[in-house]
Amino acid sequence: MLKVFNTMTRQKETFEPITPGVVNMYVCGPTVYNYIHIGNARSAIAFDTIRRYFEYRGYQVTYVSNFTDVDDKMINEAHKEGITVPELGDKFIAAFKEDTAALNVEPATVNPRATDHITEIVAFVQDLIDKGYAYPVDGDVYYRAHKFAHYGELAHLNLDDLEEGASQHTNDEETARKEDPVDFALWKGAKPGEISWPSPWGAGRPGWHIECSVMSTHYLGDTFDIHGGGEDLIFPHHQNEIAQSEAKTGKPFVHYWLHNGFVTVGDDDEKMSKSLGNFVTVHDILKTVDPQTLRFFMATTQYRRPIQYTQQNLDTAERNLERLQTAYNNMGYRLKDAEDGNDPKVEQETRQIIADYIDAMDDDFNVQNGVAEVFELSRLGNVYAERPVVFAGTLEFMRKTLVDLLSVFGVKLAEATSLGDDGIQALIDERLAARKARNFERSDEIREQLKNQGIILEDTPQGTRWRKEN
RNA sequence: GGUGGUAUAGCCAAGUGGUAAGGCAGAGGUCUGCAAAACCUUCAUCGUCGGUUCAAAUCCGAUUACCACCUCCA
Repeated sequence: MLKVFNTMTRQKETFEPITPGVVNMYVCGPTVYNYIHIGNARSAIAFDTIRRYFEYRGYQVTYVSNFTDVDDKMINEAHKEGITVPELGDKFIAAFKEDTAALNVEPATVNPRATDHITEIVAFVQDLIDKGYAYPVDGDVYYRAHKFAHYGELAHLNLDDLEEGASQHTNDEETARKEDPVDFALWKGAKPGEISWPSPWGAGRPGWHIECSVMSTHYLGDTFDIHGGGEDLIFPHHQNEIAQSEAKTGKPFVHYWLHNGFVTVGDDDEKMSKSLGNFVTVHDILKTVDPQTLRFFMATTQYRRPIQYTQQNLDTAERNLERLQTAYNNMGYRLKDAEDGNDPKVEQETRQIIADYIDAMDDDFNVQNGVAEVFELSRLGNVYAERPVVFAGTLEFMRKTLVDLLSVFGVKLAEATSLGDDGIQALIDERLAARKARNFERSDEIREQLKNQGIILEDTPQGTRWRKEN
């Protein structure tokens, strides 16, 4: 029984999809005015891992994740770079796809762009005006937060406190136009020179929250299973999405709200974000860090926990991954001399590991416990691979299990390079002859020579094998 | 100020009433001509104080520290 932690109720709840066997999820994507930072990557990886687990469990997943490609930051950055807002969007959407592909994030079923849905957004806003939830003022349109009965519920904030907070931010002329400080913009009138689209309220552009209400319901229906995003989006973004969507449809918007924790950088564990200026882009990191290591590191931290992005943690992840890759290789080496058949006892132990893995992951994607089972499998596999007699069926079963369990984390194991390379094999043979003649000086010389080429030799009861140094 | 969250070994991190999973690092050992890889053994009483209980990391109260949200932000 799969349980997820629902931000709305602050509890783990049994996951019951609206349509059996199907999961419809929407995850808030980045504003595409820069390369994504590791915080964006964390979110993408966290929800990709969740998606992959649903798929592993046999669900058919529709995964929608948007690009916010018009807002103040987009306009400012485009101006700075001397290009248009759509050009800026194109540039960083392409970069997003490149970076997330490197991190083995499955492409979303749909990646809608806000600017491709202006017609629907205008209609949505008009509907809210017609229903009395919104009002136009001087080219802007605002949402009446007080009109929505449960405003603040998602973040457990009450309107009075919000009122107090909002009233401290009354410095701009926008606030002066609102009926109430907590009201928020659905549509913003364009200033001269800004990108804009025609609307019943004049030329302008959508507010930030409306695009997600429009696009999520457009692609997934009025009510869908899961809505995700970073925990900083709980308020106001997701709260406002609820207010907009439920006011329009009169139906529950989302069944389960999932939010990922932050990435912190440096010794003070400070949140990393674009606005704080302490961000590290994936684009830069991948110049020095193996994408698979970064992926494994992030995917094996439970999505709600904070991640401390430090070199030491990255190094540990790299070692962990090597350990799993080695176990896979160790089993693979034995396929050559394995006998046909199976070892029922070992396979039963493997099935038990799978069952324990599922138990762990079913508990709100407890990847820490899940990966512990993967380590258990690698230990079992290493032990088995050292037996004098092994069965091919069992080796294959354990190897496939290892691949399957790790693929949920978005990790791909590599096949060990075959033993065939001519030059290397000749040297291995020469070394074998030297060892037989107890000429260890020569044999060590050969090993040293190969080591300088990045080749590690390993002597085993089944013969000498080699691998590339990591 | 309001609302959440977190505090477990050198590091990362499971564990929500019965005497602390897993990984990294460290120590010892097996295997090896030496290695490598692997395997085995070993390494904590759970921020602080108090309470409940036969029994608490796990429940209750207090307290301290850190983080986040309340304003654009994954």
